[in-house]
Amino acid sequence: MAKKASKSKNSRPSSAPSGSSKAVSTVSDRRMVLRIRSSERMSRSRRLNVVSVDKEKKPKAVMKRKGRSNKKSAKLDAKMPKKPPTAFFYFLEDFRKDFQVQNPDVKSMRDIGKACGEKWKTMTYEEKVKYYDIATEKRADFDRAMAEYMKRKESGEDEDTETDTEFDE
DNA sequence: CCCATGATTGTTCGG
DNA sequence: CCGAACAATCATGGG
Repeated sequence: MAKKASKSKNSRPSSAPSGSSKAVSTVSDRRMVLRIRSSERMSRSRRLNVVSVDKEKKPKAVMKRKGRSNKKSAKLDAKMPKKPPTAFFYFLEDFRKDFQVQNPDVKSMRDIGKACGEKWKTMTYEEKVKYYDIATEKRADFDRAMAEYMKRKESGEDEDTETDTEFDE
């Protein structure tokens, strides 16, 4: 007992590589704290659902995410790094394997997701931290990739000019 | 045959 | 501060 409470100090899987006392970025630092905090509130708010709209006004059944097949911007941002998976998704990867082994009858991910979510809640912070850490690193990489992408875009981005090269492949 | 949807939580940015 | 939206995955269904 009495372990998670004091763990607060440790709660920084995502940031602070250790050392580096220099101020990297005031903005980033601020976001970092907010980041973790927001997650807590998020879970609460999401579950509570909005107070308004008691009637059936569910914004579902309408092209929810458009990212997948929306080529409109997809092509232009084809190289644009997408959002890196969250810690939960990484956990899913591991969990999926185990889940499929134990439940080979399961077919869809929907079932896994539910099982995963349930287990995820039962997991302790320390265990989750491991995934948080991964996700965080990915985000760092994502951030870097994004910067590069921007640079590349500014640099060249002239694909339509050339044509014979990418023709046959 | 192909596209969209469904479910899970986390992260992220904008107003 | 709150909210809305998007991240992977894959089976299944609708047109």
